[in-house]
Amino acid sequence: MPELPEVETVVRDLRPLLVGRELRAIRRSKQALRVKWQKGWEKAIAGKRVAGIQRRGKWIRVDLDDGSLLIVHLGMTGQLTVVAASEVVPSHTHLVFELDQPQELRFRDVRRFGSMTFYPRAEEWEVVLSGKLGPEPWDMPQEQWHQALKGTKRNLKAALLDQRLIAGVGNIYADESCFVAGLDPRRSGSSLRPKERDRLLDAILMVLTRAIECRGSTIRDYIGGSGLQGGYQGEFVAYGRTGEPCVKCGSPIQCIRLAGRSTHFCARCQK
DNA sequence: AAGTCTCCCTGAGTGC
DNA sequence: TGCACTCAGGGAGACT
Repeated sequence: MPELPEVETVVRDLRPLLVGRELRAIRRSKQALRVKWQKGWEKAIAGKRVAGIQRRGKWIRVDLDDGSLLIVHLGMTGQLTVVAASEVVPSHTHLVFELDQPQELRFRDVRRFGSMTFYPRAEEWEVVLSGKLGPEPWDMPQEQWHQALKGTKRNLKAALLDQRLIAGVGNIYADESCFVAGLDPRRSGSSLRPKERDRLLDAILMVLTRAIECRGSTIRDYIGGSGLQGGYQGEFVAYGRTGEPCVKCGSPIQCIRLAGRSTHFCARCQK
């Protein structure tokens, strides 16, 4: 399940493989992704070179050399890779861009929660994005963070999953961050004291930084841009550890549902 | 208007 | 062995 660290890893992997390369013919599966592929996009993309690739939240932005954009979201099971054209095309591969060497940029997505969209002008995308994405965790102004939590009655889990509040945190890293901060994910945002709000942001930054160092977490389907798996799943202290002893106090990790998501925490350590 | 719920999708896992 | 069922979850949009 790609969240910020996984998407960052994909982008870092792809950058040396993709920047400067020409996108040639495009092949598509018949199955629709979450955003329908428009006729005309193929013609607009073919022959363009990749000028850059970057991550924003869980979104991947591929800049083409004429100022247009390819915007990718990996959803739950999306994989974006550059591989030799001779490699077997796995099932559920929905988009294939032939590159100017015998390689291909491939988008595979088993559950099809992901999307790939084309924007002729970058400004259009920036307008769309500005309405649904808060600051990157490392760029979060302290005052904005405090105000955002103070101003919501939602529980911490729901607040952390809200991309407008902070960009890039998903179910795994929300649980891990609450554990590291020692905060109960059921607490309402407005109930946090200033020091607790600071502790939570510190925990988020620490967890995400470490997860990126590990190339993200591979649960089932996630792979990086060059096909390698992540390693942070070996360092989970909360997520997926239902019934296992808390690494701090030994009492069993609980699993409840919050904000419609499975939520893992230690009822003794997280207050 | 903020907050909550439902839906989309497939494969793995479980129980009978 | 086979079938029915549940679960995983990001984001859009509907609903309260």
